Amino acid sequence: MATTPVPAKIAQRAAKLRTDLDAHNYRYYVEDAPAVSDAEYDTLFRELQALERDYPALATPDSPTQRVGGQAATEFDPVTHRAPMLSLNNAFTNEELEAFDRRVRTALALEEVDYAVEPKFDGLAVSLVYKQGKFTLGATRGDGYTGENVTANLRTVRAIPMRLPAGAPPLLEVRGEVLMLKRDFAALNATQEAAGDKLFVNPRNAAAGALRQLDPTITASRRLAFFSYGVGAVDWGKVKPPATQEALLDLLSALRLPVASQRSVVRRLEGLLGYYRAIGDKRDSLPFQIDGVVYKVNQFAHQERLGFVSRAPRFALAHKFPAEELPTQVLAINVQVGRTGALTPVAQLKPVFVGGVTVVSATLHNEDEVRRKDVRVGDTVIVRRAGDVIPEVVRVLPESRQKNAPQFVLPKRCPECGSKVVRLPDEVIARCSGGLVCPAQRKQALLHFASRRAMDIEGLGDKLVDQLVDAGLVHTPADVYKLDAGALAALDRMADKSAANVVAAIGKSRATTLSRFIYALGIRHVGETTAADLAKHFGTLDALLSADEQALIEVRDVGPVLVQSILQFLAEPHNRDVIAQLRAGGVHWTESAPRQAIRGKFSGLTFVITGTQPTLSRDDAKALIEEHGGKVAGSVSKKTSYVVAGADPGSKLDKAGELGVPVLDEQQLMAMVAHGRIER
DNA sequence: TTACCTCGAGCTCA
DNA sequence: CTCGAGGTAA
Repeated sequence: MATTPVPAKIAQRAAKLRTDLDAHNYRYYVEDAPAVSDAEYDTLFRELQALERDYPALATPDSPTQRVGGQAATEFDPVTHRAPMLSLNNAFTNEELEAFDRRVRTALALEEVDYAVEPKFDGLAVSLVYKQGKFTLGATRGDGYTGENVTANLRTVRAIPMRLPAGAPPLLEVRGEVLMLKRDFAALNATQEAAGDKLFVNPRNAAAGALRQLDPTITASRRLAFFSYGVGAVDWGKVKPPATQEALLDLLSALRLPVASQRSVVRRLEGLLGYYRAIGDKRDSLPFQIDGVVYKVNQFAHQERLGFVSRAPRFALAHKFPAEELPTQVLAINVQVGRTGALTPVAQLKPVFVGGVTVVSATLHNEDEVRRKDVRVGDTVIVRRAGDVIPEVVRVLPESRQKNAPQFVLPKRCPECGSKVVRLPDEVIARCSGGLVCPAQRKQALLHFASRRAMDIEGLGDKLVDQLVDAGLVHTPADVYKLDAGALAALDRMADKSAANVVAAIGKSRATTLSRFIYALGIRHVGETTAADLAKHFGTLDALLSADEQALIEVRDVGPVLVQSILQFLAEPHNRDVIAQLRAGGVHWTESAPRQAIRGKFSGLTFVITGTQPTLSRDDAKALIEEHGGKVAGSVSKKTSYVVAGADPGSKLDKAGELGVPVLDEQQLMAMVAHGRIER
């Protein structure tokens, strides 16, 4: 198809409009100083749209008009991050901050360290991939390794450039935060209210909601902002890699990527504290919500030397503002019964809006905790939503205490089934002794059985489980496989179609794996990992069912507590009966040969590693020992066969001396691997 | 723990 | 239109 030639004047005008629109976006989102009103912006935008409509050749993909393209997706594809998106360690107190600075200085052997500092945005972490300067992929953080592809939605974020200026690195993965400016949030809620739609609770949730839209046009209308704070995988190409965090941010900024203008570089602990205070004072006047500040050791060379601890860098710290605390009233203290029968007191609270959400309940953990805080019904308490998201009762306001409000006592009988409540000596948790007689425990056990990581019965959620148990249709997991569509269809909100779906899901779940099955049984202390270990070790269910203490302890990572728990479960005839019924009900899996018991040189031996070995790292040494059938324990006891000591050994070496446990160095350990046991 | 979005399906009323 | 279930995020 022939395209209409574009007159030079028109092309110039389009180019001008494009630069202007981009500049306005930049002023609005990055410099927080809009130069034109929304209406003026719209006029320019529509003019450009009109030009592009008349001359389609002008409509290049990086034009601001092309941000909303394509149609609604049906789901988000998974994206594996080129470099994992790690989380940061948190600090709430000055002491924790001091400890951070001290650790950094010690590790670097420096008197004072420069830190790049910036606000900690309260939004959603995303990764943007630019290839040859073009925005090609945007993803959510997900679990840090795999996120969701939200490219179409991120294209609508005007603060995110579609194209970087010339001279950008050939591959640049930008890390940053998507958020909603306070003023855009207020405007959004105003329109929502005018339209009679639901209001959003806070900017963060509004941003999260916008990003999860399948239809990018909705995302576009929600006006998201973006700030970058780092990079992931990068191919610098001809660009000279920056040597500091500060230089990196300068570079990003030069590439027209938004960077917080409040960033700075400070020196020593005093500098960190000063910045924390300064930002804290400015907090309310900032255009976006923040929940603290972030400190990063400025020099990349230093960062590399500091390295990582498990999933977080040792060179960075998020210093959070104190959690918001508000008073509210305790309406009641309920007692919940968990899957294992654990009784948990839960405070029902008069709803309070704290830390961005409405809190109506907070766990009080256990009886001792309630006593320690002395929470009573009717009290006014201080509630806080801590950094870990879970609401907590901080303390009681003593003056609020009603006269003769009784102290909380855990009921002697289970509130669900009336069975006796027992609390073993040395344990904080009280439990209902009713076992599976207790409907609450039955429901929880069933829910666990059906859950995604266990038997994965789709559609069997808590409401349905409630109904099934209350109606007496299901007593044990085995009964699930005796259900038919007819029985189900008699329940609320369960017409023919739903019933058929649930029956189909139940049928599908019959084909499973041994490891899922073991996990689904809900044996105490047997989680997913242990279930997998057991399945692998024994290979068949019968082998597990007939295992004795001796056989169980040989399983990797299975200790005495686990052994007792498993034996207790298996000793219960009822449990064996349910297992038999499940198999009779058609639950099946492929069994495998039991794992060859490792008949290595070290089988039956327990090692404890202490200090730094000359060549092997702790993990290497552990792997080496396990490879040969040995076990590695954390502390020395009289059951320890050998202690492997390196440089700077800890107290474990002294303990070995006391107990007369033989001590090896790395060389002797290697010799044992090569030649067998050392004769002593 | 709370909030958000999406989907399928049931419920309700015209 | 409303509900339950499932998923994600902090």
